[in-house]
Amino acid sequence: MANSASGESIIGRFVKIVSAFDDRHSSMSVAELGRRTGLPVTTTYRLVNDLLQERLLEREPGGDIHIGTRMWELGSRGSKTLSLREAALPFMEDVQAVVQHSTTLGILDSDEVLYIERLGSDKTIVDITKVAGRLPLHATSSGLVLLAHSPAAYQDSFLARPLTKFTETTLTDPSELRRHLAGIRQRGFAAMPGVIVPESSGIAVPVFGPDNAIRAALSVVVPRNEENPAARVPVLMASARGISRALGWRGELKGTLRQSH
Amino acid sequence: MANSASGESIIGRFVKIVSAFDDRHSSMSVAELGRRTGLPVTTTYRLVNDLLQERLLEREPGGDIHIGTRMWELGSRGSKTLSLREAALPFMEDVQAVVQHSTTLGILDSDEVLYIERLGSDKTIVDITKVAGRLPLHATSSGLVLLAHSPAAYQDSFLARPLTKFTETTLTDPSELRRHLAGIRQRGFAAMPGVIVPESSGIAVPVFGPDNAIRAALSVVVPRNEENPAARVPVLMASARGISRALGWRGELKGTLRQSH
DNA sequence: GGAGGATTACCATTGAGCGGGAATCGAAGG
DNA sequence: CCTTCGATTCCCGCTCAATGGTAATCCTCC
Repeated sequence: MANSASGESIIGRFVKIVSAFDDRHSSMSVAELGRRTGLPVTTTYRLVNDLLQERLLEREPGGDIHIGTRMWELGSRGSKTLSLREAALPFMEDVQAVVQHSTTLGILDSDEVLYIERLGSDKTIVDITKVAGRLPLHATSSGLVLLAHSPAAYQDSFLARPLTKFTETTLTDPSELRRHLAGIRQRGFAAMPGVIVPESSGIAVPVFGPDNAIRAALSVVVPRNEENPAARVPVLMASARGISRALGWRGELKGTLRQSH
Repeated sequence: MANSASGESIIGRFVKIVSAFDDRHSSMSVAELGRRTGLPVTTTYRLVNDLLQERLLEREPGGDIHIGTRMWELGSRGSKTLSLREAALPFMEDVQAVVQHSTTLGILDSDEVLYIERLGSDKTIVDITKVAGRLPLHATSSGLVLLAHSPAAYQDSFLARPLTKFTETTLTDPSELRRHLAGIRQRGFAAMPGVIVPESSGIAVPVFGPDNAIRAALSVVVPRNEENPAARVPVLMASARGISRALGWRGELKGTLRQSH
């Protein structure tokens, strides 16, 4: 749908370009950018110049390109993500203060967990979650909580796909997962020992919005060898309810159970 | 530089559209978006549909449009803003815990202060700073600190412009401001009583990068009637040095003084 | 000084973007 | 039920901005 031979719009190419940057590749030359995106050389240079003009990209002294401050600003200003984050942050700080390990807030986006916020730069424990990072739903405690409280139709479509097995403990069988999700709804939290990284476990609880639909998952990552991980649950639950209430939630837990498939 | 009658590229129009959203107008109908941006009706609809396809915008049940999660993700992933924020957050939490009023981190961007992070949802005090929000350099303590440690050439060009007077205490005279900036460099902090909002004062200190250039301003907003605002300075300074060190700064204060005009 | 890469300059081709206009949908009100 | 009035979608011919090859230029680094 564009003048391009490959048939993609400028917006599509724009997304391709910006997507080429992540925390492992936060800046690169225009030529490399062209290679990573697969766009024709000349086109890449032209497009990058347009983006530099609007400050969506920025050029650093060396000549390399990185995501511009403007891009961050536009993505944050008036975004729902930011307001959710702001409602949650004070509660997350409390959790962080008590649990002493990294605390994260994740939402369901495009069949993955997207981490909105993360507190605790504690390096002593393996934690691969990053702000604006993504992880698969079925292999994280946050993801399982989000999935467990999603509409049944969505769960069905998700479970119908082939699921990657990351470690020995990753559940991939649909019916087994369904049972597990039911348990998560009943207990009110998900605890996953080493689903992606064997050394650490995640514990997650749901955050609800005014419509009683799940909005996010609050979780902590603790060392796997910890004596009693479930002891973390009450703190998490209390904080999650606080966040929910800050979002306008007035419902009760039974309201959430109604949503089980 | 596009097929458009007005001569703007798609990227330019994209920015126009996204800029139409802010915290006061976080969602609107496509028609209203067209009005706000001044774009032709048909064009707005076509462009919005492209953006919806890429999930840079999202449509809510009512039909209104808002900034998409994808946009936030792309703006955050691999952005310098995010890494600065992450380095600063733990220190900001400490400040917040001690000072008990809102703590902000701002950078210099396009001749304004752009607030990167803000802690403390304390409603008892008037504070107009918002995350991803902007305020003029000469009317905020953060802005004055950023300006004071900027290259002399930049200060000159900035002070050459006409400056808006927000309250009685806002400095707008160039030579007066220059004197004030020198004082800020000497004392190491800026204290501004009610420069934009009369009821509150801001206190800000500089954060430096490895090259000894200023990178950000750390500040707190306190009630104006507070007995001794300067008492807040030591905490701020210590934290700012902590952030600077986390960014790779190894320099000494004299290094910063050398930069005075 | 020259090999290899990154970047810029040039330019003929063409279809994606453009935007006016009309039709359709939908809610509010009489 | 009918009528506004606004939002949204459909239609369609025009045209120039975007495209992407090739070639020249600018860098480093060895």
